[in-house]
Amino acid sequence: MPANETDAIGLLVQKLARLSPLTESDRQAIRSLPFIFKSARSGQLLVRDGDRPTQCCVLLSGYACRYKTTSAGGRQIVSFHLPGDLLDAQHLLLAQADHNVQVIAEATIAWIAQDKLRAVVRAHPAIGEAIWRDTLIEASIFREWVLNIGRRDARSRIAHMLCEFAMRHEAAGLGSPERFDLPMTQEDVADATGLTPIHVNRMLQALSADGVIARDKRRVHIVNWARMRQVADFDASYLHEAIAA
Amino acid sequence: MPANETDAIGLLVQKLARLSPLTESDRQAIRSLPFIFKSARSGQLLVRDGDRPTQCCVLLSGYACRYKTTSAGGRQIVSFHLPGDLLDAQHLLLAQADHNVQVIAEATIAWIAQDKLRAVVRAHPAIGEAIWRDTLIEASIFREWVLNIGRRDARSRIAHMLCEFAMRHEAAGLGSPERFDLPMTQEDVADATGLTPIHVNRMLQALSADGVIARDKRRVHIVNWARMRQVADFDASYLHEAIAA
DNA sequence: CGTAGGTTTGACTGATCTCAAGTTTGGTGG
DNA sequence: CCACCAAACTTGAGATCAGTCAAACCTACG
Repeated sequence: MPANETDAIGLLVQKLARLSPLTESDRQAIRSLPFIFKSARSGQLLVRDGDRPTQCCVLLSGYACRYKTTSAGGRQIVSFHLPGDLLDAQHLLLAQADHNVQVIAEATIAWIAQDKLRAVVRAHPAIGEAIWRDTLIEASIFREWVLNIGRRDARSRIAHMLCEFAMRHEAAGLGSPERFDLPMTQEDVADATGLTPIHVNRMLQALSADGVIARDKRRVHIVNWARMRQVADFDASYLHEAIAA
Repeated sequence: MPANETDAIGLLVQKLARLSPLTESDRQAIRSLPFIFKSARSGQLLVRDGDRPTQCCVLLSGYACRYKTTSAGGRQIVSFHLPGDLLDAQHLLLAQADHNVQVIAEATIAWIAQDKLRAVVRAHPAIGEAIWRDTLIEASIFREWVLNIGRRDARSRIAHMLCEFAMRHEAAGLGSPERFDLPMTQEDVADATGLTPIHVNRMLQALSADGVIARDKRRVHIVNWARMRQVADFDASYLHEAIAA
């Protein structure tokens, strides 16, 4: 977790500033929003399918995911979230939640009333543009996931998910993309890739056996990036981070 | 195709007005944009993966889809589009296209320079809000597709796709959701559901055999909506049309 | 220590894919 | 109006990737 709450909001300001140039006045407007900080346990639901949220939440530390379920009980994770991510910007404009947002590793959340955030967006169009762009990049990631689940085999799917996590891990300032701890269980990976946990386990072993990755507990080391990109059929342009440079 | 170009733009105004209340001044601003109208053949690409579009296109009649491909050549359709749909609002804020947009049935397209549209959005925030909301609903549909492809079996997947098409068909004012002509081939359905065309064919036959739908060429009649919803595990709330009422 | 959640292994099953023909449809030109 | 052609659709048989079921093994934590 960031050293303190001021640093934590700095993370959000940084992220938005990478999405759209923000003036000092824009930045100050975000910093002076009356955020409320709360910690959340793994498993806690931040948004529930069908809810009509009145607060908007930002992930400051830890990890979260969005998921939907079939009526038969199948669970599909549709995205993972890292520190700095806006967790439900969409509810500024859509009344009802169509999915759940859940913490998957001990997290710190900043909550802000939608009204307050909307007022700031109205007064500072550059902030609105940054948030809009963020939601568009999320949509791009969803499209890539549709491709990933629809048209790649199990091994590639998992490799692709790991590549995405690695790149976003780095972009979030959490360290090198080559080594990271996965915050989610293999069952979560299965729910994100449309597979069963058993098959995820076997494919992770296969990736290790091929010398593409090395694992120790949930720590992943991408041993051979070139092979990994190839196996995963990974091209980062869908993350639209050129803007972020 | 709409009777004339004024009617056609009326379609867009109507759609945006359903997404966000528009004043007469807002509506007039859209109507007076210098659209250029073109017809397009089935197969024509409107946006190419990697492009940096400078024009924004609106589908006035006919049908289109978005798709991505794997490096191995696999094709995954990530969405279908009906008359009235904005086809690349996202490029108002993202420089580079991450997917292709293709016409799938004889279409009419209205083109407008991004700069002109951006200027109108800046002067009329309600229009920007409508477009933003539209992009958020698209994102919601992508999430549902991830669930559909990741966690439903072939029969449900196809049924779900048909339900979505039926509902959007009605919402676009093209007639009853119970009977419609599919504009796409079974191969397109396969590319949208992550299946092979052969299996799509068999599942369509199975749905017919079960008396859930009836088919004649590409015309689909949903004989039993209750069963269809059940088979498809379909709940329309992800389309966020409550707003549209 | 004991326990629950997570991971790993093995044997078997089955949904979906692949390959390889046919058949029907819709459009085109004579 | 008919003949032809390409594209789309349909059918069948065999192969395979991933799922299911069942059990054992970790390992973190109380």
